[in-house]
Amino acid sequence: MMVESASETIRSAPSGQNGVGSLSGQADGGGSSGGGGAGAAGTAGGGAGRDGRDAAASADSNGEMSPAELLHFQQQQLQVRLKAAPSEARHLHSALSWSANTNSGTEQTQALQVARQFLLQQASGLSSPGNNESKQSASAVQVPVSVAMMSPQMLTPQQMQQILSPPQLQALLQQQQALMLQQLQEYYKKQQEQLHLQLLTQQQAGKQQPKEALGNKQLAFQQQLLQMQQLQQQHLLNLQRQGLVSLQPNQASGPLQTLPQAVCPTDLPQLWKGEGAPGQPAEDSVKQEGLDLTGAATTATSFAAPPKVSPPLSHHTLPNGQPTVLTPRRDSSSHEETPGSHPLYGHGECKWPGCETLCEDLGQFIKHLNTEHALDDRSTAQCRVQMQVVQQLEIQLAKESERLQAMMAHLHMRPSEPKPFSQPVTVSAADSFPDGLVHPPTSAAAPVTPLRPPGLGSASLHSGGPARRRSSDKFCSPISSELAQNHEFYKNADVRPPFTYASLIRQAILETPDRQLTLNEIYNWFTRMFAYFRRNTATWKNAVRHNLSLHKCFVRVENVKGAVWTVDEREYQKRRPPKMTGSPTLVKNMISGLSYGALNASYQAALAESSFPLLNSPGMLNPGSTSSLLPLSHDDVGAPVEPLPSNGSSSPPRLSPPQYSHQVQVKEEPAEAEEDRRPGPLLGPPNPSTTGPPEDRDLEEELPGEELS
DNA sequence: GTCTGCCTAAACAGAG
DNA sequence: CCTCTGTTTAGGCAGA
Repeated sequence: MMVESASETIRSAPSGQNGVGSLSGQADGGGSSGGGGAGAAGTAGGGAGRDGRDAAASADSNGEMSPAELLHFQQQQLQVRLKAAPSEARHLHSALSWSANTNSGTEQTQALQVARQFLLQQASGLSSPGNNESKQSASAVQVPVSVAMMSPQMLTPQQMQQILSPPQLQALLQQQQALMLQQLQEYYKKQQEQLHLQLLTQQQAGKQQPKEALGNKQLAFQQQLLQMQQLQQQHLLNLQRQGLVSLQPNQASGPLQTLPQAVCPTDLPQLWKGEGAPGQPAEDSVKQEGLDLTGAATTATSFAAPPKVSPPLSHHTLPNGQPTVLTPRRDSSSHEETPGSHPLYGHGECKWPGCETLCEDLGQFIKHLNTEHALDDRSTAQCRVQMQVVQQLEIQLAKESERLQAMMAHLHMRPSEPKPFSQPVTVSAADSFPDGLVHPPTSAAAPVTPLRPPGLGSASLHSGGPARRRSSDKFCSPISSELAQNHEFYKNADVRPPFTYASLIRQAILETPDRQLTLNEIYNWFTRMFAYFRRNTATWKNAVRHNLSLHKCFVRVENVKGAVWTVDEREYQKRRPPKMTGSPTLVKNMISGLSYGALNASYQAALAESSFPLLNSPGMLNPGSTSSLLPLSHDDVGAPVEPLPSNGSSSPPRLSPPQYSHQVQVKEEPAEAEEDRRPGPLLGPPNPSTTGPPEDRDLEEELPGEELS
């Protein structure tokens, strides 16, 4: 699946601007073509949905990876390597099996250590291929020792936990993950270099060989390259998953408590599929894995060399003993990859970057692959480029996964912590953040994700009109953060912002010091902030007016110089659906929505801002960018919205309009100075129950009272 | 199937 | 008369 989603993403990557362009096209259809209207928008949404579904599905499965599954993947990866180094197989496998069976975070940590060590050794062996044998034999000594040292007999998880405090454990895990990541990258680098070397060597040698034989080898090498990419992806994914795993132990009071929560019963059989029963001897599992892989090898190589697969190219004899290329295949096979499929072939066309040649069937495609994408400078260069693309994506994926994990950790905690933000940070709350983030009240928590170029890949956020509504308004999202994050993007890209007109209008009004705007100023704000609204003016302006009139939350105030529009926050919050609890289904949807569209930053931000109280933790968003990109959002975001939330449901604090007009006052005096302090004072009176510090402003805005109830 | 929210389109009226 | 602003109605779509 990784392969597919990656290739999908990549396929659209070369036409990077295309992404935006095509989207704008869709958006246009929705907006400009008068008759199109909603119908066109719907179509566009459908189109996006079709493309996004796969990504959503795959990412969804990632997102919901249970601890056991994570471990399963971890095992999978390692076991593949074990095949190449049988001497170490038992030790590692037993360590992993034990770890998987016990499902203790500490034990997973230990397994991780084993894995890391093993990979380290592999990497060192790779660096000097000629020395492989000796290195491995050396490592064969080391590994068992380390395994023994980490074996449960020596140190039980409980003991480990007693020795190390949760924060320490977290730190340890993070450290290990970072290390492992680093080592893996090193490892892959070397691997790539070596492969490239092979390619060149083979290329030269091939000049004296019959052409078809060369073709086969070329293909095999290309395949190898591709598969290496896949492997790389999967490893990184595994790392991320381990990150999720690592958070589990801290999440519940007891180590064993986590699994039943996270693993749904139907997952369990799957977890061990191809892995042997949990109780099965390690050898059996390995064997089974081997068989499985062998089977996969056939499919993997069959398309690479249709006429005949030359035995020497078997993965066992690959220079580095890297049968790992098969892992992704095996993995993907579980995701409905048909036997006759090819990672570079889909929807009847060649998926080679920038190719898209139509091929009727696989055979034709193979031919095409042989002729058009043979081993030459161009292809290898493309491969390298592709590798870089993949690496970038992986980095991005890693970041997003991290964020997702934090989000999930948050959400999992929710049932037991109804009012996480109105309470002091409890130990359990702190525990729920494996990444060491202290999300609650302060925005000081470092954001997991750095500010990403807003335009990058944001095209995929375009889920069409309907989705846009959902992600913004209904979820009581303040669009401020989203806008702050992707301000530049929306400003330049002709992409429709995923917000309702109402929320946009409100945002426009709230961004001004006076909290009031004339219609024309609203127009200007739209055009200034969104490239999308620089066209189809008739349509959206009409919509703006329509919304202003329609929604009671927009109050028209006669002013000396005309009429201005203000926002009645109470009304605005009122129209929000009161029920938006963190129900599992909802969380699920949110998560899939998150993954939908290649983890777009904007969309994520929108989701992060959604009404999930816990998702709104400063750590999830990007406070830095918020203030930097959109200075106004600092207080305007916080100020007006706060008042309602906490009390809203139980006993709506009936603020009389005059009281409220304090902030929506018609331009009498700017009161700029007061503006800055607004969040505080406003917070107090109407909403005494909100005990959050001023930093909560972002949070508050997203926490309408109904949801806290 | 119904309800609700949202979007778009359009007609209309009043003011400048 | 035209444009802008504001109101209202209607139809369609999608999610709950």
